[in-house]
Amino acid sequence: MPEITKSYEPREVEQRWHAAWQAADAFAGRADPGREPYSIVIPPPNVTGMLTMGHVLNNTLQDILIRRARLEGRAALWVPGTDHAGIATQTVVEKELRKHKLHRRDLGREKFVAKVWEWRKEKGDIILEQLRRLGASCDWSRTAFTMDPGYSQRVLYVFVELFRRGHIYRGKRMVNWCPASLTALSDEEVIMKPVKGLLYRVRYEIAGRPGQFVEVVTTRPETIPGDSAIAVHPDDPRYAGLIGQSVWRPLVREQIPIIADAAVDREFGTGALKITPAHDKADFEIGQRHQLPIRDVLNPDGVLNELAGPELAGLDRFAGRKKAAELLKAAGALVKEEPYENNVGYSERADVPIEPRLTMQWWLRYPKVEEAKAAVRDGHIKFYPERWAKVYLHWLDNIQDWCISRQLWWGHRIPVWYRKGVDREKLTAADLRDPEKVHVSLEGPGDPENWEQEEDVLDTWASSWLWPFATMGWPDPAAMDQAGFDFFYPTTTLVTAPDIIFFWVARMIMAGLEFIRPGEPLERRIPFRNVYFTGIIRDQQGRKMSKSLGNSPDPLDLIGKYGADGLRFGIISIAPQGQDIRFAEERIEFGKNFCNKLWNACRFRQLSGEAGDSESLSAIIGRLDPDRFDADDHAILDRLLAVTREVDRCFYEFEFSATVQALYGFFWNDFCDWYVEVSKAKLQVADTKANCLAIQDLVLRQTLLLLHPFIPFITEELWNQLGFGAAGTFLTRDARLVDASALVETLHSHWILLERRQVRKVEAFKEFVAGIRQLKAASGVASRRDVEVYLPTSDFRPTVEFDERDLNLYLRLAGVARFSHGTNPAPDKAPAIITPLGTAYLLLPDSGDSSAEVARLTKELGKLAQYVAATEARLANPAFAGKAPPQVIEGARKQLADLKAKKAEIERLLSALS
RNA sequence: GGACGGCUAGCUCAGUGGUUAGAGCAUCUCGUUUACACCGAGGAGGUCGGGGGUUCGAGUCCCUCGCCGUCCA
Repeated sequence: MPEITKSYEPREVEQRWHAAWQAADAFAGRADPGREPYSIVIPPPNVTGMLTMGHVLNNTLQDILIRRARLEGRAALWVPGTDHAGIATQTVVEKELRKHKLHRRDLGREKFVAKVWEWRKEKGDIILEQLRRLGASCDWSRTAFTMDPGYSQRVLYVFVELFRRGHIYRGKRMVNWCPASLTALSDEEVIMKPVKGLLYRVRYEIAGRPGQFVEVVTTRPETIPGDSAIAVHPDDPRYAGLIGQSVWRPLVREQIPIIADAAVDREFGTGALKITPAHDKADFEIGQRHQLPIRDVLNPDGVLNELAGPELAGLDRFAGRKKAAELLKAAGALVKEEPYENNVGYSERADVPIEPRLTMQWWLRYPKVEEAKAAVRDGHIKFYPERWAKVYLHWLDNIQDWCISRQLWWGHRIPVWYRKGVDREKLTAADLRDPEKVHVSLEGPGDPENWEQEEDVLDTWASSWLWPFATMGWPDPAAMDQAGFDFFYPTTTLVTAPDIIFFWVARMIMAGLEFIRPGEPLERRIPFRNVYFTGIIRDQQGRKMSKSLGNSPDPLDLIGKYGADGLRFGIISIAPQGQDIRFAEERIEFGKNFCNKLWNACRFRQLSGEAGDSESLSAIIGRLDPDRFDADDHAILDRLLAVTREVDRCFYEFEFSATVQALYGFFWNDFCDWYVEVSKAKLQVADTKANCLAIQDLVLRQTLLLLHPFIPFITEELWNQLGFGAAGTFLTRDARLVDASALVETLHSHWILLERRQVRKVEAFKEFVAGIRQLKAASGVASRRDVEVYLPTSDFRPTVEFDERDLNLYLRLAGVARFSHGTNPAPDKAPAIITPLGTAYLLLPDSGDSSAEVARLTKELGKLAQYVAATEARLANPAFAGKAPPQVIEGARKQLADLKAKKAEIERLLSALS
């Protein structure tokens, strides 16, 4: 076996194991009726995406779950893939075309889509490659893509089915229009942002009453040519006499009516509202109620058209706003303008203000809304943290129909054909169902020459909402069988960020309930049982990490610097359940340092002696010698069991950062700082060496098993270096985790029974060692300098019985060269400390000046006096004695006795010094 | 405006009604004895956002206010 190197070098180890795992097909998810299934589908990243810190967190968590499931012997499946990201991908390719002074229209639809496919083949897998570097143990043979032919068929099938079931309709309605991407967006794709602008106060002259005006306020004077009315509240006394009159619209001068509508907010502005039905959702609704004409003054790209009048036509909407204000001013209609901040909807992708716009779109009435609520409300699907359930339910309570059509070329083209010659603008709801006029099917019409296909494509989310089952062959029985659908569905856990709870999580639940296993109980139809919502990774200033801010470190740089395991361990350590994470690179360094510590502890084991038979747990336990067990052996195994149980609990409760903390504390403090240090003496003695090495092997083996899901590469390497697996096997694929009760049982069967008494004894020894170290530091003695310590029998009653022979193990840890124990009194003025073994004195050649010692003891005495007083007061309170549980009272009594004894001892030491 | 989350050491964060509130990083002191300086030992550092309440006992439960953030309108 090669010797383990002095420090951990992740790069080579990661590459080697990554290749070995791939070659061994170690991540394959296979249905196996003899095992419990555990399945996860990846939240598909965009094909345009590059790995972000958010991906690192999210996918590390999934990998942790799936690797743990494998170690627990479950049939684990993690399905990877990407989505086609309609707008984002189309935009990327359009940008490339623009470099050659081309527009997609120059190519035509077919050639443009071919170009996108080219781009996708070249760049679309980068992010999956990056996930592999992170160690993601997906079943890569199942990699899915929402535009794959098979997946596309499923998306279109769902459209046809939902149309057939009456959930889909076509209609001219107000949509969120993106003037940059020239497509409709769903409500969820619009982000409200506060924008600083101006509030214009404009007066409209009342028709037939020259010199009299109605004033309105608006942020968008360029839409005035689109005004169809002025609306006031029917109960507003200010305008009571004006309802039914007309005013002159100041731009594109025309008379428009003053109408009354209860939707008007009397408090806002002047209480009179200009109504522009073509350019505002609320105005549109008011316009519908009053049969107002719709004057659309904007072109799709946000440029004002001829209806806006000759001065404004041809101007962009923002330039038009300035110009409109100037025109109003010149006409004397602008009363004033003042700075104003209001919320404006922005296109999530293009980051430009959206325009409410009346267009023909395809809409989906969501299916299974009530059942989707019940699934979460009744706990069939559990959210972690639970509070997201409220957000989810609130959205479902106020759900709006989903605009599923997009005016793009990259995506699933809607499988609807219109008979040639039919006026699409005039199709009624009944026409849509008339097979003579409209054809809806997967295959298309039999006589395509007589039909024209709908140009729009589906929203990308209308393909990814099918992800948990469309990636597993549904609805094709043969493909489902091959994918193991029956075995793996519903998936076990979904890990995702809360910002797509509506976009994706809620929609997947409704899709699953609508399409999967109709007629069966809800818990068989839901797409997943648990949803774990991660936090959002922020920068040092608390801002969301984003490409535009450039405040996100490149995870691949971090992997280069700290290793994939270091990055994983570090990021998980700062990611408590459901809390946002403030990224700090030092935490990644923390992860790397832990890996190095683990590496070196294993190196120490390897250098300490020949490897015994370690290929199985029972082989190692068989090497333990119960007759050679000392207190430290009991204590470290006790702690090993405790941390095994704690990790168990953490997985059950999805508390991953707590897991990392528990494992860190156990390994670094209990094992390395204490057990390995006491081992150094035991390993010198032939009598105790073999048992000590076996204990180390047992601890290391179990620790590697517990750590593997978090830091897969280094644990696999060390597992093999230390011979914990049979030749040709992998920790990743073949090892099985041993839980605490099985561990206890195996120990029992080898006559090993852990004793609490021994554990307490080690606690006392730890305190003793810490006390001596502290005493040395306080006395100005170098920490490594060997000193002499004297422990008189008579002085202070020890709380622990000890064997002087035991003590020799620990003196090395405290830097004590000579130790004596006897009935003689201690020399005057020797610095002393109270330990559970008794009062220990430091024998120094010169102990002339004792002022520092007096100060230290006095400070200690002051603290003790405070605690004594506090505890006495507590015990003296009759309410405490009457109501507190007996064990708490007993504890306080014992504590008081200990404190008092200690206080008396310090007083004695102080009086000896003076 | 509504809902939710956060406010604990200089920084990033743990903390499950019960002794004297913890960790990592940073800082100061000491240290290279054959795992590890990516390390070891020790120290300093806290009115747990403010106020009120419940309780024998509150960082923890309740009310209220403040600030920061997110989502919804």
